[in-house]
Amino acid sequence: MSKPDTDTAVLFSFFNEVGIIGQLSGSLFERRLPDGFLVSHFGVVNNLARLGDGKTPLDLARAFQVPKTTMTHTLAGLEKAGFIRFAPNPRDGRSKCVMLTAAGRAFRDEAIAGLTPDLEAIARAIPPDRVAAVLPLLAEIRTWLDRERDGV
Amino acid sequence: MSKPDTDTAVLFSFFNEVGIIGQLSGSLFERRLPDGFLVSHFGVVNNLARLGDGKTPLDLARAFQVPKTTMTHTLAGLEKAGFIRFAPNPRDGRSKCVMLTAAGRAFRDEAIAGLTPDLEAIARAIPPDRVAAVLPLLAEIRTWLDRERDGV
DNA sequence: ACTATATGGTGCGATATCGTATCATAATGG
DNA sequence: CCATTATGATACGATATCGCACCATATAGT
Repeated sequence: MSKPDTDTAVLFSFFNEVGIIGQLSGSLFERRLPDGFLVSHFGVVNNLARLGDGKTPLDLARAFQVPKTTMTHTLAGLEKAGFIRFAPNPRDGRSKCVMLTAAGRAFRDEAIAGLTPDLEAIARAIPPDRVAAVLPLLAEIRTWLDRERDGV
Repeated sequence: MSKPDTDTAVLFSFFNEVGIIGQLSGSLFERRLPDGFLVSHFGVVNNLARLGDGKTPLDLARAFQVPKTTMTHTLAGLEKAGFIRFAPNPRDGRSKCVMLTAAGRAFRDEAIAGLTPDLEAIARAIPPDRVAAVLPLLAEIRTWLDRERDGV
């Protein structure tokens, strides 16, 4: 089927909306974080907490699709704050393993807790059922982008 | 109703997905733009093209939820590239009106054209009908965030 | 009108992000 | 083994973004 024009217009609108929502929610979230910390910091800590630590800086750079120099910088800030520490990588002498500390977990938990009132306010305005219904599609699109990011 | 915990978890996942998709699609899009231009540049030109020019820098800063100094900087780049020009604001001597030039429209059109192959590839992988179905919800959430951004 | 306050825009310094070049260690090929 | 190439991480310089201070003009209060 298919009206290619309509299809691309739909997708363009979709990424437009997603970009705006990401921007607005990100700046809102950032205001809730302790002074001096950014979404990039939280993102890394959150990733390590959800999916397990021990990853290398390059793993993380790939996961967030940022240059490795950016990840080096972000990790330096997290280490200085005591939220992560570096362990030698037994598999590769050039590399490191990024380990989450107890302070790092606390940082994540508090950040999420600080966000809860906002999320509850949204939950009152937008039926969470409807939001839950779109999660599979979002995950599908994220996975597709994630897989294609190198090839494209 | 309502399990508040589940609701906030759903919303947290939602913003997580949106943030990742925004990041991945943004960096993909940026690779398609002419050298030296960023999504922030395209965003402004796109806004002026879609919704009409003549807005003030502060209008745009509010629309994108960025500090006004950032918008000053972005607009300076667009002016140097010849994509916009400034006109005096007849309503307010302190202010300016941002006008889109023909080169600016061409920049937007080419940027969108350059993105089309990627969008078509996505359209083949993800049924656009399903994407279209979530646009109203996304617009609703964007509108909510947009309205609450000052108050919260 | 005149003062006081509010608002639009910019200059400046600080930090974040990014691209390139470089260094150290691995992997590969003779 | 040694040489070559590939890869993980960082140093460095450039630009983007941001917060704060400042100036010019507008608005409000008297």
